[in-house]
Amino acid sequence: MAITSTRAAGHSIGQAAALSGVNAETIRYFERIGLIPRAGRMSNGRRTFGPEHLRRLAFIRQARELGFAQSDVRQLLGLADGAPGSCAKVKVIVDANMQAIRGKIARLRRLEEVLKAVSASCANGTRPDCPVIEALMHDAPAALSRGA
Amino acid sequence: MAITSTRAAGHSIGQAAALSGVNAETIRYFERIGLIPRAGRMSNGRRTFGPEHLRRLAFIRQARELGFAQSDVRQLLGLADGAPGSCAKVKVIVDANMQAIRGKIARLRRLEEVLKAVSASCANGTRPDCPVIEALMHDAPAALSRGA
DNA sequence: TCTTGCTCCTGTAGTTACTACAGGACCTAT
DNA sequence: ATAGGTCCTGTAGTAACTACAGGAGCAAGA
Repeated sequence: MAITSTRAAGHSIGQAAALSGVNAETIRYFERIGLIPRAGRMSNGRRTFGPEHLRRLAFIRQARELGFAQSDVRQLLGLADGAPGSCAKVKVIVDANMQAIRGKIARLRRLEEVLKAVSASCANGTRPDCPVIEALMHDAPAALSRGA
Repeated sequence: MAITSTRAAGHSIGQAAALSGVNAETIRYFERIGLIPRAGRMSNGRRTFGPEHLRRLAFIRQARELGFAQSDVRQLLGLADGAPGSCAKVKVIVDANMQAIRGKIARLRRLEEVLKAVSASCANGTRPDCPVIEALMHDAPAALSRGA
């Protein structure tokens, strides 16, 4: 849209990256896939980013760090942009992600137990036959059979 | 190597998939990238899998389920194949993965806390302005700043 | 003025670990 | 003969970026 002069009003992509914590190449990628609107260009073709862009980038980064999938982020942005009173939908997405995270935690805790046992069986690591390899070769770790 | 007759000695890829729990297409992929040795072929070109292949596939599946990266699996298989007395190296890999898993668990627990707070702030989800969106837009969740 | 170095541009390919499909061959049974 | 199932190879798609190639602009120092 707005094509500004070379003396920029907004931030360069490098500045936007530093300010938002999103890698510059990733910002271009987000623009390409439409996760953020197309940034303004200066007369030399370089992007300028205003505060609204920075807020959006920060939002995306936070959401991604919280483990939201890109599709979730897209939905949340859509809800944030348009649809008033869509807070309930937002809560659904957040709660679904919280459930997923709790599931992951439970699963990882089981994995930790298995690995701890396996590492302990290795003891000092001086035995000629490796019990770890043997264990992985033959057993289905009981802790994993449930709820893969 | 061994080209068998049509009446097979070993298992078909479908059977191998069922027995090992590894998808048939994934088995072909593993063969292609050299994670398993090239399976024998029957006179009609179809693969046959013997018990050694099945053990290897089971091993890979277990290790992947335990969160080992493919590169780790490859190393472990190498250690299992050759190098006697390499149990110590195996232990190193296992322990590194255990550390990684513990880190993931800690991180996910922090995420859970943030999401729980965020979801609670949403309460009944009937407010016109969504505090979740606002929170993600503006705040850097303190729990995440450390140890990303 | 030239040169060095930085940032930026577009477009494409690589990454991880698979999964899915296209298009064809073969096998088994009715 | 024909229908359905399994298998083959090879390629392309997935998520979510990251990295690179090849080029252009810009600012500052010698």
